[in-house]
Amino acid sequence: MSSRLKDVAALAGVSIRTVSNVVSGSGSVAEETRARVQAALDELGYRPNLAARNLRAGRTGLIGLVIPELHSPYFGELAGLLVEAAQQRSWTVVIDQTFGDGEAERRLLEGTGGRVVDGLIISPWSLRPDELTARARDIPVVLLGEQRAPGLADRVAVDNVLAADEATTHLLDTGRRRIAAIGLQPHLHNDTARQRLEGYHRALRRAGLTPDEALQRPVRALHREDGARAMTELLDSGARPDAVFAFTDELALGALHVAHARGLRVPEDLAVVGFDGIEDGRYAYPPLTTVVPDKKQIAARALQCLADRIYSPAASVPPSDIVVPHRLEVRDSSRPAG
Amino acid sequence: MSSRLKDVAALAGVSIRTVSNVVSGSGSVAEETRARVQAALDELGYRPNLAARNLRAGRTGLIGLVIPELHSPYFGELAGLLVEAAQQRSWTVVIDQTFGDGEAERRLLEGTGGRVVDGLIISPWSLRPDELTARARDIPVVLLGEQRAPGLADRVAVDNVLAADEATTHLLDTGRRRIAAIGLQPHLHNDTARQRLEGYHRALRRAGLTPDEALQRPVRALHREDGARAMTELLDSGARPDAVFAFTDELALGALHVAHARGLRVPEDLAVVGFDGIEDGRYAYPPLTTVVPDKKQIAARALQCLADRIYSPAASVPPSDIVVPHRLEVRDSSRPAG
DNA sequence: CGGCCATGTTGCAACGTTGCATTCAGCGTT
DNA sequence: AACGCTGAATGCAACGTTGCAACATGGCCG
Repeated sequence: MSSRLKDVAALAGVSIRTVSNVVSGSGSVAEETRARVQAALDELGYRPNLAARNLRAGRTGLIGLVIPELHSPYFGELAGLLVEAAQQRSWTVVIDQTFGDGEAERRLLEGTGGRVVDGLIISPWSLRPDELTARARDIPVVLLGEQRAPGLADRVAVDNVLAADEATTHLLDTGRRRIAAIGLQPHLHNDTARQRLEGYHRALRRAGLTPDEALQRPVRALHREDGARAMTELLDSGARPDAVFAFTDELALGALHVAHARGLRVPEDLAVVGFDGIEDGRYAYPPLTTVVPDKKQIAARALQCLADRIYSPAASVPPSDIVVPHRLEVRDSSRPAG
Repeated sequence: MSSRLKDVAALAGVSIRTVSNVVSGSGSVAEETRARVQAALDELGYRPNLAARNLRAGRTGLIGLVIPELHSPYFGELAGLLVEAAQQRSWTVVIDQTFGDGEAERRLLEGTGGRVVDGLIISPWSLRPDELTARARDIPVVLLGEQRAPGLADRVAVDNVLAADEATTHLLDTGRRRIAAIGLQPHLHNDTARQRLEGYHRALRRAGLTPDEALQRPVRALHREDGARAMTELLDSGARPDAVFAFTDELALGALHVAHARGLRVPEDLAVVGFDGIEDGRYAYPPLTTVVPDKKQIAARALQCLADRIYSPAASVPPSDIVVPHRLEVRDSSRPAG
């Protein structure tokens, strides 16, 4: 139930220290003693008290994951992979949600409840780089996404400009010319949308087209409803798009929803491309073309960064800037018109 | 950075104990002293060391959430709500995934890394009641879903039989007669599917119909692909359903996908109803009729149960069996045919 | 035969916090 | 004047673990 080293030691007839040695495998213990202690351990079902171990070691075995929200598919999938990967390193993940609130991000970064976690993986939504500095000096921090904290934290992300360029180019290749962009977030200190917009512009210009302001719609958040609202505005504005590049799959699904409601055929009247590679898209009607970041690799690399810094804090390796691969998965929502 | 009570005490010129009193608000401290200590606290940016506090208090402030998988929308949404509700109680949630693996559930229930959490919320997928007993005697456990551990753990769930009955009755009311059921899991020790099947049978019988074995399809897991597979088999079998009641929304979305691929019109040729009320369903094409459990209330009640047991372990109140409300949200996927 | 080393085992101390009991001064009551 | 009482501040001990150094024991070498 709540056996301590002390209890095991008493049962095995040895000192506390020897039991500790058996448990941790350190020091040298005679084979016979080890067997006796092990028997006692098993009999009492000993489990180490983490609080005590952590107090001693100065580590908690916990890593924090700070994301906008768990219920959005992209972050749900990513969190699942991170938890899974962390288990393999016998770390436990504690999750906090910011709901895109900069204030919450700041609070969590500074550490709400005290020095709890050994490291932090944060996907900042509206936090400026300089605001990240304070905590990054304290414990290892890995940033997911576009924000950089030069010289202070590792960062893992896809090449958004390139990916957006590819997505837009794909639409151009299928003969579309009036390609809308949904997902600008001019009110946030967040480079993600800006970079995807840049890739979109780059592709258009390379094709000899001039980006049309009327085809670029901002959104407040990145949920399906925001995509639906943007799509509605877009259609009502008379901008007459023949394709939509949404900066996230959720936005794309919202747009798809409105397209159906308005009687537009997809992809014949309107092609749609999203970004994130969430599972929903595969089963949408029609299945959604999307840019798929290698989420498994994002999780793995982020944890690798943390491990490197946590286990060798002395070595001040300069923060790495890791670009993980992505691929454009073409599905029915953007097949060539006709 | 890493200031301790000791450091604050030195700066304020008082004893460690007094600083502790100021921090915790216990004991009596002169106003002047309190102000001086507070100033020192602020100046050093003191944060309590949780490991030490927990070691002393015998509590960790952590609660465990054990679910099949985070990336499925239902559990993602539920986990999000639980994390949010836990924050309000200044608890931190650690999440473990079992991937529906009974072995993993068992391991996590017994506590992999030791006595880490103060309480456990577990959504067992293939664990028998008697296997739940061991840990439930040790720390408070709340079960989500159909498994019961009579006399050992609180339980929070919707009335699955009633809900399934309502969903099926709704399909009957719209004139369907050959209503398929997708989602049986005969290989698992899990009552959820069984109860939903029971409600489905009950509704059919009340309408004077005899359940047709050929219309009931088992699935291996509860993902979209399993729903798609079941739907494919169903259509290939020549069973000719005019409606589908899927035991989860994901299954329903998979079925919807196949229906589209086969050129069936929904809801004209085939009505579809799901279960879980996930956000995807609202934006599916056509929007998915679904049974919506009050997830917010599930989260709130589960935490309330834990709080009651953690903070007054002496009072051995008999475990409660909480039924949270649900509602059938009718959308286009099951509007009356014609 | 004495000193040295390897092996096995042990005790002490410390990690930072809080419960309990103690101390001390000042004040009112008998 | 002696007493008890309250408010304020403190010291000691303990939570369970592990690093460090010390300690026995016995075998080996010089």
